[in-house]
Amino acid sequence: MFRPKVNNIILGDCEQRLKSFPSNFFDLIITSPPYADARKTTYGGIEADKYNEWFLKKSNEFFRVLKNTGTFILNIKEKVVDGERHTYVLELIMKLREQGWLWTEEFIWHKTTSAPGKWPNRFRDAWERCLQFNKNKEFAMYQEAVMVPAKESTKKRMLNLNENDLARQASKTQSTFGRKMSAWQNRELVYPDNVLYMAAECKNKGHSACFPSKLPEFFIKLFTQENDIVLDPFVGSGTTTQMARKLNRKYIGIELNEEYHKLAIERTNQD
Amino acid sequence: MFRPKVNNIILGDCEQRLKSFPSNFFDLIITSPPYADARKTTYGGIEADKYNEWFLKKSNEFFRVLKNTGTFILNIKEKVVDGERHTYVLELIMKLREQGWLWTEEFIWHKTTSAPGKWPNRFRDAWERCLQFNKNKEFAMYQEAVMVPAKESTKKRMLNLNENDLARQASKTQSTFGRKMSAWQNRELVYPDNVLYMAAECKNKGHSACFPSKLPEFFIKLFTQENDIVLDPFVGSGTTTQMARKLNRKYIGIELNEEYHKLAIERTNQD
DNA sequence: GTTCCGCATGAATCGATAG
DNA sequence: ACTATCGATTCATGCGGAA
Repeated sequence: MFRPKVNNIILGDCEQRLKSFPSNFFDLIITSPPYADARKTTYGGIEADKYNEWFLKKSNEFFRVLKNTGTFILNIKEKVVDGERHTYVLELIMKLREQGWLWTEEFIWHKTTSAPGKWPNRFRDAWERCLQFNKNKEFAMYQEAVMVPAKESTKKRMLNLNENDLARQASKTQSTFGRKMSAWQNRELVYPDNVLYMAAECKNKGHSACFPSKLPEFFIKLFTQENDIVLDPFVGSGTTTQMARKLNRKYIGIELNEEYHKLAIERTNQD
Repeated sequence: MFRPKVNNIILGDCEQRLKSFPSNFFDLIITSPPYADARKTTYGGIEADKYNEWFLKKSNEFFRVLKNTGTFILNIKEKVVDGERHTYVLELIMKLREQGWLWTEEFIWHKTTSAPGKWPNRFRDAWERCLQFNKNKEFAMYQEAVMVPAKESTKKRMLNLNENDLARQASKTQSTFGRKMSAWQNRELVYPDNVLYMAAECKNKGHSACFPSKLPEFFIKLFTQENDIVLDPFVGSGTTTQMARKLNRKYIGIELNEEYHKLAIERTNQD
């Protein structure tokens, strides 16, 4: 059978590019697609009312190329239109079910760094949906890979480790942080719950969307093993593929925009 | 005009009992209705597929008795049916909009101490929806009443405004400048966001639903003033009415079950 | 090497103003 | 009346430079 090249960032529209991939190929599809009406200059700005029509053609291909035991994670949040939360995401969930997807779970990503603002009739929006879809009730899940320390306060800290912390950890030596790390590791580990608490680090200046690396890291660990194949069909600046490579997974990223495509290749292959 | 007695816990079905109330009467309706299929012995167990039909008849009365500037808070979470999250809550949101409600916002209640458990293919469910509906785009909201302490890092910065802050302030008109600056420097309190993080205390043994008093407290403070009238049409063990009384709001609670009704009266009137 | 401090800015939203 | 653009508001955090 023809096997496409993996560990590759492809330029183009995911719906078209995926046609050259065999069915039942990927173990995990994880993506944060352009939100409705959000990125006018970069994606042509899909209107909220036309969003589902646009998205369902893509997701139909996702369904085909995902393994039967695979998982599809969709990070999305509806915006406020005319004072109300728009319902297109709710409708999309139901349309995806009609397309054959099982809506297994909805994780909440609690963004600690949400956009500022003060309005007379609403507070700051601090969360996004991470919708989990599957093709079958039986799917691969490796819960042990994402266990966290038992204490709530510590759990937050672990989920929220920034690269600065990681760098210091890597430098080892007798830094305070290193000592703390070993202390945490001695504590009892428990399974997390379906609320993910992490900062929206936005270092990637080239890309307007905040997609913290902790998010793909969590789901890649949870739903794949080493050498499994991960797809991000809207790979943007390459956060998903970068984490996949770091975690020794195979990856395919697809990106329509030439500049992001270039950036994604750079970021994925650095160190 | 006939004015029904307030500060009262009524025995009966809310749809029927509300008929004796005038239109545009309540400032806030907040409730945690029996979830689909969850409380078979106490409510006859509304099936997930028939839930909306059942609920929409009630919410139609809610719409009538709520003031035009009032708010309806619905605490609800869909259950897992056959391995999938059921979509009846999503459908309910859209049906409520057809009924005339505006879906203003969705708050997330992050339950810190939800029941432990281990399943092969999902984690602990640690959140519920608190859906905000309104009759008009203009509604009463008292944001200052629910402000929370600022993070330490932010407090420090406020004590020591830097040039960047000054520059951003300088772009404003003169009149705003002075006023706002002093407000900032004295600020230890900031506005919360739309993720509520509170423990699910379940002291009320008599009632099966966990509805921590912090939840009605937050929304009562946010959407009403003293002497405003609060309704909980599924008052259960009386958490909402207890908090309403404590906060010097008027209240009506309605409960179908005789034992809960008795319990709600007791708990509401205890100091 | 560590701690502290200053700085920039973000998947936002609203209301006013302009065309 | 309806749409497009613009200014104002506001908090958390990572980063870099200094002590």
